[in-house]
Amino acid sequence: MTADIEKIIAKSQESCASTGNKLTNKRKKVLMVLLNSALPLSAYDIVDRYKEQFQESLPVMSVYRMLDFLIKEKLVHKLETASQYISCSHITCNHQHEMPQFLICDRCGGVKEVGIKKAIIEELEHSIRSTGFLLTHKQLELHGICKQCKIQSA
Amino acid sequence: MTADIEKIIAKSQESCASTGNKLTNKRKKVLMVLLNSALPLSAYDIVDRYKEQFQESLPVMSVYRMLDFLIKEKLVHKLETASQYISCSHITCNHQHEMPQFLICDRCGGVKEVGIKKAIIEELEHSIRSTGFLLTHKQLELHGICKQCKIQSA
DNA sequence: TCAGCTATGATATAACATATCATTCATAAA
DNA sequence: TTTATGAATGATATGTTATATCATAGCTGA
Ligand SMILES: [Zn+2]
Ligand SMILES: [Zn+2]
Ligand SMILES: [Zn+2]
Ligand SMILES: [Zn+2]
Repeated sequence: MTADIEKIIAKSQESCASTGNKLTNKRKKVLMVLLNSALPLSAYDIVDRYKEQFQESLPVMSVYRMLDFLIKEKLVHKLETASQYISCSHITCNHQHEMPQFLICDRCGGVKEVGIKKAIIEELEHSIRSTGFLLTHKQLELHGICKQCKIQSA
Repeated sequence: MTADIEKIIAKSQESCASTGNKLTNKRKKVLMVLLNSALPLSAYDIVDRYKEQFQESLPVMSVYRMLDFLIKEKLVHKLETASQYISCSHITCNHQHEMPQFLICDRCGGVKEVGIKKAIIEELEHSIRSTGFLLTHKQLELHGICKQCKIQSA
């Protein structure tokens, strides 16, 4: 495993410990499968890659449970509009995780976790709250065509 | 059917005609099922309600096709984060449909199609475009607790 | 050691969605 | 009117995503 991934895993261990939870070996390996993937994966994709990467099979039921755990620990995000999972881009950052924002390319399937200007997001949140609605699952998923795909098709 | 729904259906007929398409009887009845529902429905929910309301069964395959049609005609929206469908709140409006925005209550399942201040949305769109990403499927889905549910639980 | 809890496995099934080929139906040309 | 054509719908099968439930393994502390 690359130095980068090692570092992310180490940080994840710490982060779990700090919440009193355990990043077990299998949970760690599920996270590694996601870290090794350039694209988001479905739970069933993870089952397949886990088998390839670790020569060990894992029931899909367990994958869903481990994903739930990793999501609670904010190490993984679920892309609700794609039914796919992706590791958080900010595990090694120390700043607080605000509203995650994903740009999902419908051509190549790539996803970028971006940081839209905080002011805009705050305006948006404020505007919604002013209608009496309480935002809880703060996450934006926006679909389109990424820069690279746009260039290729031009 | 209520006067309101009659009016919406009439407008939908016109709107389809204007794009050279046909709002067939069955498509119309699927739209009516959605118009009659306070909550968004899954395709399978629609199958059930269609049977109840029209004493006539409709294969789920057909429902999906009719939903595709109604979505293309902008008479129905798909809530990607909920795998549910809802009739557009603006069928009888004449203004152009901008980026639809949905506030989805995770307590009662209710959905409100809102209009966030245009300036905010434009800032958001601009900010995304400036990263080189081309927005296509413009739609926001935000989850939380609606005003009523908030009051009830207080 | 043993009790109790957490994590994981095994199995079944539910819920959502699409692929494909057949049939029906509206429309308009002959 | 008949018939050809394409659009809409039906029928069937299957793929994909997710959850429910009960069983087992494994850790941890009395
Ligand atoms: Zn993140
Ligand atoms: Zn792309
Ligand atoms: Zn709408
Ligand atoms: Zn509510």
